[in-house]
Amino acid sequence: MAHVLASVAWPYANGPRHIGHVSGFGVPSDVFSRYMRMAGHDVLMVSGTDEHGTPILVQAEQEGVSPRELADRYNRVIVEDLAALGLTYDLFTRTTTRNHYAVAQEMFTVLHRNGYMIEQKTKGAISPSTGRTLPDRYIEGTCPLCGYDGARGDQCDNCGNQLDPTDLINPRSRINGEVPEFVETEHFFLDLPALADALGEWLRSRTDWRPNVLKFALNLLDDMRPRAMTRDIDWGVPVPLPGWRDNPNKRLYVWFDAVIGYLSASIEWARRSGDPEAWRRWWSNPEARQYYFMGKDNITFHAQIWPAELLGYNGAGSRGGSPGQYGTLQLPTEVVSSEFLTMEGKKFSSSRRVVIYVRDFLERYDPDALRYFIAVAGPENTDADFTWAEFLRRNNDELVAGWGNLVNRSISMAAKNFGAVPPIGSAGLTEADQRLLTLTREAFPLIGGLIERHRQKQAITEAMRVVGEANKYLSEQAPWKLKETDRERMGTILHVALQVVNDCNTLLTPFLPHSAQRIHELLGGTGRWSPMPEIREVEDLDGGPGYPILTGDYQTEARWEPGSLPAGRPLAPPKPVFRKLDPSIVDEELARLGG
RNA sequence: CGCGGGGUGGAGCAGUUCGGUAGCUCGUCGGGCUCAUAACCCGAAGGUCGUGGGUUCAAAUCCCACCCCCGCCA
Repeated sequence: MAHVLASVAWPYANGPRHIGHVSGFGVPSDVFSRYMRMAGHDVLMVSGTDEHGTPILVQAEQEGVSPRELADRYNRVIVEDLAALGLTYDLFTRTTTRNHYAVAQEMFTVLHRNGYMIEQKTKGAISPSTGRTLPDRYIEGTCPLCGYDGARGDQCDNCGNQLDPTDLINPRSRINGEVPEFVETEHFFLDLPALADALGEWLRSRTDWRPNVLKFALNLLDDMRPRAMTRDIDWGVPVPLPGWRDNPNKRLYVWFDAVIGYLSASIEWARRSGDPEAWRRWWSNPEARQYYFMGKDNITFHAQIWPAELLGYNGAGSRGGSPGQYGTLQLPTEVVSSEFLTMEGKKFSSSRRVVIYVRDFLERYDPDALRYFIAVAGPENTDADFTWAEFLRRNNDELVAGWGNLVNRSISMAAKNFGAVPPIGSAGLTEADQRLLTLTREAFPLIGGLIERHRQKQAITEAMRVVGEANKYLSEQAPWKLKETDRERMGTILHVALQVVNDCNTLLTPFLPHSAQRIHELLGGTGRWSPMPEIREVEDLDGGPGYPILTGDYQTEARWEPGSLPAGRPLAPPKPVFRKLDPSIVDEELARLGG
C-alpha cells in the first residue's frame, strides 16, 4: 500500500470547459485514481478551479460582472461538469479560498527568505486605461522580422520567432485596441538559475516518464532565466511583504499561485477531514508518489516552475536555505502530460464554435461513452482527433456491440433459462473453460500494470480483447443449442461466461464507472461498486464566502482482482446498459459546429 | 531561419528505446449462428511502413538529406 497523490490540472474559470480539456487532465487522472484505489493504495486526488489572472478580468469585463462573480459562475459550472463525468476528486476546490491565499503566501515568503525571489525593475506593458499589466500575448502589432501584422507580444505566429513586446511595430492591445504604455515597474523574479542544478538533478533522475514529456522538460533546462512571479494587477493573491501587501495593484502571478493549489487543496482536504496534518502523508513522506495530470501546454509549469518553487521552499538550490512551516516537500514523481485533442481536424476554438462543451455533450450522450472514447482514442502520446463519425463508431461497434452485447447476451440467457447464476455441472470444467478463465485472471496484473504506467489506451484495448475472447467463447460453445440436450453443460458454460463478464466489469470499472455500477447490479451485486463524487456546499474554513466543492467517500468493496459470482445468485433479464446511437447524430452534431 | 508532434492496407492507431517473417480495432467482401441492442463467430481481399540515399546478411525500426500535415498557453 502506498500513498498516492493524484494532482489534477486546475481548469481555468473563465468559461465552461470542453471535451478537449477533460481529455487531457480529467479522464486520465480519474482512471488512474480509481484503479489505484482498487489496487489498495491510499489515493488523494485534488484540484480546483484556477481563478486569477488577466483572462478572468477580460472575460468579466466582457460579461459586465466582477471577477469574483465570473469566477463564482464558472467554478460552479465546472464543478457540475466534472461531477457529471464521475471524476472522483477527494477535494475539488478553488484558488479564491482564504486557505489557498495563506498557503500561497507562505510559499512566497519562504522562497523570498531563502533568497530565491529576487526583486528587479523591468519595463512592462500596461494598459493606460486600467493601469494593469498587459500580458505579452494580449499585445499585437507588426513583426519587426517578417512584417506580419498579427504578431503577438511573445511570438510571431507567421515566422515563428520569439519576440519581446517592445520589438513590435505599432503595438496595440488585443483587448481594447489602445496603445500600451511601457513603464518601469518592480517585480519579484523566481531565480531559476539558482535552482537549475537541483532541478536538473531531479529531472535527470526521472527516467520512466512518457518520452515526449521528458524530452520537452529536459529542453527547458537549457533556458533558465529568472521569471517574474508578480504582476501589476488588482486581482489575485497579495504579495506578502511590507510595502507590497497593501498595494492594491501588485499581486502574485496567476501561475505562481495556481500550482500551489495542489498543496493548498491537500491542506484544505486535511483540515476538512478532521486531521489537519493528514496532508503530510502525501507531501512529506519520501515513500509517497505524486502524479500530476495535465495537457501538454502545462508541462513548463509542472516540470519546471512548480518543482523550482518546491526546491526553493525546501532550501535545496544553490543559495541554500531551509524549509518553512510545511517542512521538506516532495517533488513530482511523474508529470503525466497528454497531448492535444482536436475537433474534426481543427483546433478547439470557442469563438469559431469549433467546440463541444462537456455540459452540452452530457446532455445528449452518456458520460461513459465519452470516457470510453477518451480512454481508447484520446491524446495519450500524440495529438488525437475527435470526430463525431469516429465517436459513433467507437460507441456502436465497440462499446455497444462488443462489451454491451456480451453483458446482455450472457445475463439474459442465464436469467431466462436458470433465473440465477447456474452452478458448474458434475462434468466439471473443460479445457476451453479453463483457458478463458485463465486468460481473464492474467489480464488483471497486465492491465493494472499498464494503467500504473499511464498506458491507458493499451490498457483498455487489452480489456476489450478479453471481452472479445468471451464473445468468441460463447459462439464456440453455443450454450443455446444445449437447451434440450445437455442443460447441465449449458449451465457450466453460462457459469464461466458470467464469471468472465463479472471480471471484465472489474477491469473496465476505472474507465466506465457508471456502467460498471449498473452491471454490478445486473449480476446481483449490492451496495456501492464504483463510487461517484458529490457536490457539497461548504463554508470557507477561514471566514471567506462559501462555495461548492467536489468530494466523496470512495471506499468500496471493489478490488483489482478476479471475483467469484456464487452459483444460485438470482438474475433478472437485463435492460441494455449502453445506448446505441443513430447515425443521424453525426450530421446533427456537425451542423451545430461553426465554420 | 524557432519549439513540439506526426506521415504504417479504406478509417483510427500500435510497433521505432535494444534492427530479424507488418500487427490491432473498425470498415469491405464471402460464409456461419440466432442467446443477444440486425448484436456475435469464422474466412478472405487489401500495405513498395511520406520521398531519395546510406549502414547492414537483414530496416517501418539506425544514419543523412528532402517533402508534406498539425499544434505553439487547454
